[in-house]
Amino acid sequence: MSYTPVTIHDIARLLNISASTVSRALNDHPRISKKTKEKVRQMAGELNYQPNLVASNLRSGKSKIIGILVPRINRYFFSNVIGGIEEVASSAGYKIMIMQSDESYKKEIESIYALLNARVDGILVSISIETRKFDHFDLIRKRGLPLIFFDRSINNSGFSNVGINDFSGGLKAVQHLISQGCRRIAHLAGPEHINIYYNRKKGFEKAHEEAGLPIDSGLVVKDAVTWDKGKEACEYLINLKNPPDAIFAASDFSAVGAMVCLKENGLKIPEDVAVVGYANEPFNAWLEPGLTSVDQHSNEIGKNAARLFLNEVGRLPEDSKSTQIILEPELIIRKSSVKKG
Amino acid sequence: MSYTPVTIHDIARLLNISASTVSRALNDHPRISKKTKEKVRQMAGELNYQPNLVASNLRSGKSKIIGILVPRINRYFFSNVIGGIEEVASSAGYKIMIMQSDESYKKEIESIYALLNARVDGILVSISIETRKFDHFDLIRKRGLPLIFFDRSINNSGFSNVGINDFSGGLKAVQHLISQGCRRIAHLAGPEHINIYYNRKKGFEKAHEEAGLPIDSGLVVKDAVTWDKGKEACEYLINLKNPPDAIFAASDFSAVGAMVCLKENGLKIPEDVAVVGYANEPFNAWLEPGLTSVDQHSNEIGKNAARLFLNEVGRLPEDSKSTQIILEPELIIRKSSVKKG
DNA sequence: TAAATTCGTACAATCGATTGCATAAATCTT
DNA sequence: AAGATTTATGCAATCGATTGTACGAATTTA
Repeated sequence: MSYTPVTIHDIARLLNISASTVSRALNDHPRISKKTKEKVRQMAGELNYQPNLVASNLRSGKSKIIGILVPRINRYFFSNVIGGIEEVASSAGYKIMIMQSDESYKKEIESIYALLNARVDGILVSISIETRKFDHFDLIRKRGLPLIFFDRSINNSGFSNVGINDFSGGLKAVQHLISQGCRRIAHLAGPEHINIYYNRKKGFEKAHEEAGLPIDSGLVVKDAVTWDKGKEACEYLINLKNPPDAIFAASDFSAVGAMVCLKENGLKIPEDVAVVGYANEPFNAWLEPGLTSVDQHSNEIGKNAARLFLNEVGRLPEDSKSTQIILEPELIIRKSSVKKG
Repeated sequence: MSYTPVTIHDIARLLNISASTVSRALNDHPRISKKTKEKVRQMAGELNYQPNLVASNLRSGKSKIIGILVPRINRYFFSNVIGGIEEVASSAGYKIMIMQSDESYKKEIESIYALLNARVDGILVSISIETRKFDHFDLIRKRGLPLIFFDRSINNSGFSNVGINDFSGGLKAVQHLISQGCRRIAHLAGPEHINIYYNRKKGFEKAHEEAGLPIDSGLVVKDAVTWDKGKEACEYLINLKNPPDAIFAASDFSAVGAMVCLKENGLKIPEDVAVVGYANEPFNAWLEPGLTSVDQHSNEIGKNAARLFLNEVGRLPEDSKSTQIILEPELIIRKSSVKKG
């Protein structure tokens, strides 16, 4: 006794009208009389009719599903972006389908195909670390679907994207440290070929320039974005002849590593060495002292990306110019960087 | 010049065979000759044929999509569960569609309908805090679809579910504290009406019973699962005439709040007061000292839920008995609870 | 009042793949 | 060699909703 869902044909039969009239009535087509619409709606309600979106999608070519591809869903940043996307999408009647690339170029391509085959109405993506070729994205545009990048994106690709101003993030962080009286500021940098780290460092440099402070290149440690590397880098820094009075880390993880190292060596935060991190991970607030950090408004990134999609969807490919949205990051100041008096 | 995807009819026309043969060839139907299969595959490859899953779904009734509903996607626990689901699902050729209930009963119902209308092949869900009625889940079974609960579930519902043994988690945590020589162990408990907190407390009690230790009910603080509440509770505890020598918190957040309070009051962790938390949030490892905590194997929960789905999918509703999987949590021991010597 | 227009509904094709049934060709039986 | 069986393929219906076109009825216009 298997259960069969109610279809428009069932409604049509019961009301002695045609299925097409039912379909139009439910879609509020102007050519259908109010009386009929009322009858149809009533009956649909009684039978608890649920439209088969698959059939609708097949005929109309619209799935009302947005595809999302991220390196990994269980990262704080990405899951928040997704939360933001979902919020905006669902209020516009869209559902989301999520895939992860696991930072693998191969899996990224497979996922794009999977989303395309599921006939999503558009794709929002943050590329994997490995990705250097972009043919798989052209395919999306060929299909006439909106393609929006967020966070990590392709330079000069002609695609829309939503990012964060990392230069500004670095600038604000270091301006703040300078305003606290710090003069020898170290930087735990990320790999330079990734543009977000490159830009954070540029902001670090700009702040020095503005303040007329020299940069001691010996205080810049490359490729230190993990806890271990942060701790290691800090050990090196505090043993310099002329150690730093502040550390600006391009990642909260390396910042925490550095903080542990400072404490172990009896140095006070922020009195001896002030610390600022990047990304504003939730645990920053639980640390002792609280870690000052640059918040990336991950939720807002998601919302903006979804809005961009909503703007582009349905337009002819020729009409939709690509839009770049660069959000301003926000410095969240906690005790780790505030020198009293 | 809009782009039209390749269909089986295109392949059929080019090879001068029928579309049904193409379909069967691609699905490796035994009645199709090897030669024909070879030709079809070759041509499909040349044309970069991508099956229209929507059409396939409409006809076959199978979407190869698993619906997931969680309270909020950006919680560490849930995003990890989802990661686990995705891993198992994608290796079995399934995609996932994710919805969030935002802890709202109303949104939960809407999401269930949305997933059903998208014709997912089954639904994995962790219910919202608000949910007290369950009619919306019956609908899923009526459709003959697998329904698997994880983490939060309905008691005696007859549905399959994957959970964690919270009793055992509490037990292990407190056994460990006792083995470290603690004798007056406080408990920062959660709201009792939520079964996970209830069970953690039961484990706490059992450990005392086993060790022949009395429980001082004055050391049990109710409803303390946030940072603020944890700190507050700790302040109360250390000012008791007979303060505790250990704290077992039902949440890492309250544990951290307590740790901050202890430090502010000059008490040493773990020498004066040992601390154990619950959930093993990633930041636990970055704290100083590292916070001992109960890991819930969130990824494993997801994998198991997905495997349960794969087991149940395709079976007749009568055949599929409900299965309960209760995973064992693991105590991750860090410095916050280890008394030397 | 006849012609023109508007309104409301039905018919039938369609989206692309799947699948039960029919059938022709090839192979096997005896 | 005739009949039985197996193999390989095609035909046409189907999944459920959408949509272009047709058409009768109602209304308006001249």
